[in-house]
Amino acid sequence: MSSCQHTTILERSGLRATMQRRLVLDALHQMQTPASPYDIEHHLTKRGSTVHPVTIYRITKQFENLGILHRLGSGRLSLCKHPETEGAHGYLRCRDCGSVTEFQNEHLQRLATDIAEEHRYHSPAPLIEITGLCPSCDPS
Amino acid sequence: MSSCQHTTILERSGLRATMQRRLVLDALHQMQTPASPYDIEHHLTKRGSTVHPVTIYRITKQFENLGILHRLGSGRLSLCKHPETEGAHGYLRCRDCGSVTEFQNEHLQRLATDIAEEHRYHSPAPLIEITGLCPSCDPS
DNA sequence: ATTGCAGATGCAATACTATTGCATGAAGAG
DNA sequence: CTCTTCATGCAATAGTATTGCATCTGCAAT
Repeated sequence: MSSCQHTTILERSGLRATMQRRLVLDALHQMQTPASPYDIEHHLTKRGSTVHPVTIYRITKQFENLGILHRLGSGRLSLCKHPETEGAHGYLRCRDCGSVTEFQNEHLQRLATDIAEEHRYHSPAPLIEITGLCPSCDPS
Repeated sequence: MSSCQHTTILERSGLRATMQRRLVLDALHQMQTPASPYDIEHHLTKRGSTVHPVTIYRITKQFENLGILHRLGSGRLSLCKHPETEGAHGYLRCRDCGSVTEFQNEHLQRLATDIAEEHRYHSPAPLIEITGLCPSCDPS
């Protein structure tokens, strides 16, 4: 995904296409995996860019509200690959090590969306998170 | 649920049935709704008991690992009503105000459990959390 | 009932995570 | 190019969680 596509995302969201916002989108896209605000800062620092942590907090909160990314229970952030599709997104998260696996299951996502609607819940990107222990963290 | 039942839960978990652990279980049971560690402390203080916040953190972390309670993405804690049943538990959570509604949906819980197993995930009590905006927080 | 000890608690200190107010700076419309 | 509005950086602050250590307690063995 090019930085110009990121600019498009920002324009559609009514946000100014600032360098910092593009860098945060770049970082999340490059890391591929859900990352904490400080992970993002670290990633950018390694690449020679600097964005103030407070700014990352502010930007990611805005993105979350706009459905551009998800905030998982661990606080890590994951880009919504297709924010234009109204469907729900599924994550499997280990509550010990925090590792995250995305999954795609039409049926479960449909059910989750129905349940959300039943309770008059709404969100630009409903989030489904299943939490347990991953194989590495399972004590048994 | 009587305090003696709480003692049973503790015995089965291999934990000493201390006053503090029983008080935390009592509090969560009485509050009925997911609560933060400090909510628990406040509830107990009002009833004339005191448990040190650090102790509540430690106790709730143990309970989480044993599948006695769930830690939601907001950090709030919810008693697993039936820790003996291996089934998953469902929560609908507002990412704005943090309010939580429990739901029961056999089908979705079955699917979620299957997905967890597919990925070799295990947990005494798999947690399903759907996050969105509740009616009160929905800006539209 | 008494004792011994592993495990639990309380406290203080510390670390980590997140938010806010304000002055400065940049984006983008005209 | 200029102006207005929104965004950023910084410092300060607030909220959340963890750790080391001394003391205490549940509970099992006697």
